[in-house]
Amino acid sequence: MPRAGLNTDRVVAEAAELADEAGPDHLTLAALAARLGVRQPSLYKHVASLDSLRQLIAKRAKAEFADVLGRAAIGRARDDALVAMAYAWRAWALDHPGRYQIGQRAPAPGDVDHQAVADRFVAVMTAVMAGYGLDGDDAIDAVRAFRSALHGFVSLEASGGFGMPVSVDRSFGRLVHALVRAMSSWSTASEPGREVPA
Amino acid sequence: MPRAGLNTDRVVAEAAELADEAGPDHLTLAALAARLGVRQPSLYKHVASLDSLRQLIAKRAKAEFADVLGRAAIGRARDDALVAMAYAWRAWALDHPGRYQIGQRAPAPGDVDHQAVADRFVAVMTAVMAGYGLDGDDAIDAVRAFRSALHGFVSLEASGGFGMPVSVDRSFGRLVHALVRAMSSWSTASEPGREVPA
DNA sequence: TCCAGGAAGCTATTAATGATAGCTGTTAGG
DNA sequence: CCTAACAGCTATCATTAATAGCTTCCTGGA
Repeated sequence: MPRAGLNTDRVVAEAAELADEAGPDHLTLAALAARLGVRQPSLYKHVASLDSLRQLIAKRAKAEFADVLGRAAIGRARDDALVAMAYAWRAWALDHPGRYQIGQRAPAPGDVDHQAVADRFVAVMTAVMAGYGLDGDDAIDAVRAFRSALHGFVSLEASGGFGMPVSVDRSFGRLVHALVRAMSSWSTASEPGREVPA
Repeated sequence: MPRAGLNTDRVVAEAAELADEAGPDHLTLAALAARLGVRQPSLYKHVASLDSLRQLIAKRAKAEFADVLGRAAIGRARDDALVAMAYAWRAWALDHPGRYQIGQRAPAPGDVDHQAVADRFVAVMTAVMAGYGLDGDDAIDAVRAFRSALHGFVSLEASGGFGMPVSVDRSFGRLVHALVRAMSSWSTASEPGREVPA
């Protein structure tokens, strides 16, 4: 019998595909093995456990996603960059719902590879914030707000959380616009008890 | 042998508790039955399936959560109400991580009870938006933005998505402040191609 | 060219879990 | 008091993650 010729990368790639098509809950070793033309226990030659497979998918998804966001921002600055990243974010998440969801998983403590990918992902956004003159803690707060708004919107949308029959595209456009406004005045926008410097 | 005296409500309540303590992935019928002092198949007398149990938890969680948000907003208006709701949101979500996560599940099509609860949840926020003079589609867009930002922040925080060693409390404060500013100018804040009325 | 060892894939098996069938004892209502 | 509904039980099954141990491929070194 000819050998299937698998390796960890192919297994993870196919698993990500399966997660997108069937949903993360239907990502099962049996289904994955069938898809790869292999028996279920054979997968353990390439992956330590289902949980570690998910971790690998998360790392790969973050890397792909960071690339997509980075490319969207290339050659743009400030509002242009922010808007382009926001739309790229939503498009990628809705196109790859399985990867996106699994990609939310935080790096396991000590997984420096995964941590590096996560850092790169944040760095892409931080670079855009620098265009608004934000750095240090200001930039971190701004990135967190940006991530929160987009991740929240996209995950609510994907899970069917927006029940009202009102255009979700339009709502997203207004959210993005609000983000643009917020970032434009982020450093001068005091929080309560922390007034703008004189 | 004395009977355990269960009913669907108690089962669902205990399941929600278990989900909070052990995480939604460890919510298992065996664990739940043990906790209730009953054998696993007995649960099927009160619940049709694990999935339907999750659906019931989601409905109950939404109802509790809507109550909490509603109470936070009582006697307040505009910024006060918004800020109070935001902080109540975060506190409840972090206090009840299992319920919160399961509560994101959308009502099953045709589950009018669950749909009613979801509507009430949205209505609480819509009422606060009315204080800003928002109604109709404007209010829906604003509610969606508000939900997105808070849900995104809280779910990233709960899943360990904020890796940087910078105060998450402070970041949340600034997010809330940005939301207040966004809502204050929501109706006059044009989106691209939709200018403010003359 | 050969062959030796590492590794890829397999079969067999186990524990955990969701689910169903069918029995029995409890208990509320007539 | 007694009967019928039903809550909870035992037994069982299918699916799934995981492990053990065997076999066979195939590559690297002599």
